[in-house]
Amino acid sequence: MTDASGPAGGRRTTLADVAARAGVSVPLVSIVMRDAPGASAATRERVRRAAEELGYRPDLRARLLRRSRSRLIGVVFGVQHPFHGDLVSGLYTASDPAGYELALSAVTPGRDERRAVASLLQDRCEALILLGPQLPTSDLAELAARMPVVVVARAVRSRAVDVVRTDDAAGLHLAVDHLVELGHTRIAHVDGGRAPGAAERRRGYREALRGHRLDAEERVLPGGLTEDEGAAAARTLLAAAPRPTAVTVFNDRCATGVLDVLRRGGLSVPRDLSVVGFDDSSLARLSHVALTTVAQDTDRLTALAVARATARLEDTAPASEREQVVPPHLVVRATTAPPRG
Amino acid sequence: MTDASGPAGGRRTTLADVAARAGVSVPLVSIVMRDAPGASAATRERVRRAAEELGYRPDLRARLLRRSRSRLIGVVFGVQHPFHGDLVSGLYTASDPAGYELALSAVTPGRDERRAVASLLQDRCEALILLGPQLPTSDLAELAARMPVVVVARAVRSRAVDVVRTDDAAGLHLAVDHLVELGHTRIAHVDGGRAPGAAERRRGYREALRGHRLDAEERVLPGGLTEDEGAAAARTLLAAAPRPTAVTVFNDRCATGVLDVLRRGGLSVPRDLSVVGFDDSSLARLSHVALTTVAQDTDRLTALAVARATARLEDTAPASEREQVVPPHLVVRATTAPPRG
DNA sequence: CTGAAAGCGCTAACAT
DNA sequence: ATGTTAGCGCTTTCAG
Repeated sequence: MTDASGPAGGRRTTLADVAARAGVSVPLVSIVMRDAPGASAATRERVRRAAEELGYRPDLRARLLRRSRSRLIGVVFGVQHPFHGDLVSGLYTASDPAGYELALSAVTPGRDERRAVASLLQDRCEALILLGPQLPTSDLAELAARMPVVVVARAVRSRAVDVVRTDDAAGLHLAVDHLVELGHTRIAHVDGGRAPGAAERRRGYREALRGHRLDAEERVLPGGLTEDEGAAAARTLLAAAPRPTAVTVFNDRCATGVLDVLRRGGLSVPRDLSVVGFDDSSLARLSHVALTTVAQDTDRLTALAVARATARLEDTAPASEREQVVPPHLVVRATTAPPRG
Repeated sequence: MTDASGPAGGRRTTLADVAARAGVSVPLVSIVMRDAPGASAATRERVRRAAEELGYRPDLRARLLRRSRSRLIGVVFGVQHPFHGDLVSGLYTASDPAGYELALSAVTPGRDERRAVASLLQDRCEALILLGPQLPTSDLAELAARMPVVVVARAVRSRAVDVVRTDDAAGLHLAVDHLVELGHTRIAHVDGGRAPGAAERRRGYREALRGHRLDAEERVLPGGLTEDEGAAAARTLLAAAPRPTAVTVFNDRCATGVLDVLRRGGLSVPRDLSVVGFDDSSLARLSHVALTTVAQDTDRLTALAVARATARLEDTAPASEREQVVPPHLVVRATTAPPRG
């Protein structure tokens, strides 16, 4: 148990209190607390116990103020987006061994990216990792002039910022190749509109069809990021004649909407129509959904993002490529099968 | 445009730099930057321009170190949980006008609540808001001895911590009353197990049935928080004889799984079976899902949580009730209808 | 191995 | 209205 007999007057416990209790100087306590070299084993033990007894907690802010470096990486993420949740998890695990702390700043309906970034700047972050930012390229470039900026899951033209993203086009090649191998020829694509990655995925779909000499079958349906937009696309699909036998969809959420409407329309998936999603989100993994999908390698994306940020900060490595593209892989589940007949 | 001619050597711009440029003393600049009284309009203008030209940003950490108060509220949330996203949004909007900053700390598969809390303590948060924490009550009480702790969306026995939560039992009363009004008598409940709120909702379901003299029809099926668990419960439901004509479900995610399996099992919702969810999450609002559900008032929950935390910090108000319970309301959509026949 | 002194960037208390 | 002094809690010299 920790003991309440700390400093008087409800003040918080400081290094000085620990030093007094252990009968040593303040800097020595600092050394012990940081596991830095320069203290005898006996002293270490004594200081440790004193700190324990007082329930001492180091003050990160004071520590950072004194240190030249803050070892703090700011992360801007969308609180609504489930995929960002996966990325944040990965960022924590990647930053920890690298010796960096994360400062999270959320984008919400009432708090735009600019505010999210501004608060991180005040916190003295040394670098910024932005997840799927919508900020204009010019703003990103301006930021990047001030500090290392790594954009995850969005392509950016500017030379100034680092980018780590999935090879979206390759993802659609995987999906289309899989369907063609199963024997499909009439393969449609439900598009993501202006969403990050949508243009690449659309391009991948087109390229892949051409690669299989199926140019004539190209069919891109307007869609979006959400279930509702998928549902709308599925209605178009139901009405189409001849109907495609397979469809690749911008993401899993949208694919879920597609599945729902198809089945309610009386079609059997995958018997009548095969469906491939994108993201391998938790949605896709649900046993009763069992969606075949293109998986993004979130662990790798986040490891690279942190590695890039820290490399910039520590001036190691000649910064290889400005843009790092991570290959996705296909997860085959139960929504794809050979076409009927 | 900001000008790069700040301090030499890539150091960051400080108050001293601004003071030098404006030809005034450091504290005066501080006064101007904080909009504190004690500077002439002319000086203000001059200092403002100097700061602007140098691209000066105040250092929050230094500021907080110097101030006795940090005006920082720590928030622990689950990065996986969509509902927490809504709550975080609300917390930002509530804390801003109160003059408090938020420090976010995520719980992820690789980062438990203890670590999340520890990092916030180091950040010198003055109070903690925990969203649906799984931490044992004893830990919560120990924390609460140290600083104000507000638990949101979970009932806690300990007298030490403040609680703000939805009246879960009342929510199930609303759901059951609605179904009874439609004419249902065989109403089952898919349970949430040990999830926060599950016990209350189960109790509300039981009370409501008894209120309608339907004790004999009581039927609680094991479920959980996820679609998969709902799917499993639905399979039990399909096999039951006589089959209930309506079912209340622990939350919307779980209800989605229920819906999916019911429909694939050949039942029509709501013709053959009515379904009511809980949370009014974005899932429920999807046009093709259109789930009747019990909505939690997130704005009110978050406003109360912040109000409670700040009241504790500022010693205002005699802390009214330790537990504040917010009434939910029913959102009727397309998954409920009178029973057949 | 240990202690004394200085200072990170800022703000509060006192002077003027 | 403005400047001077001191110190938040910590780490980094530099002496001993």
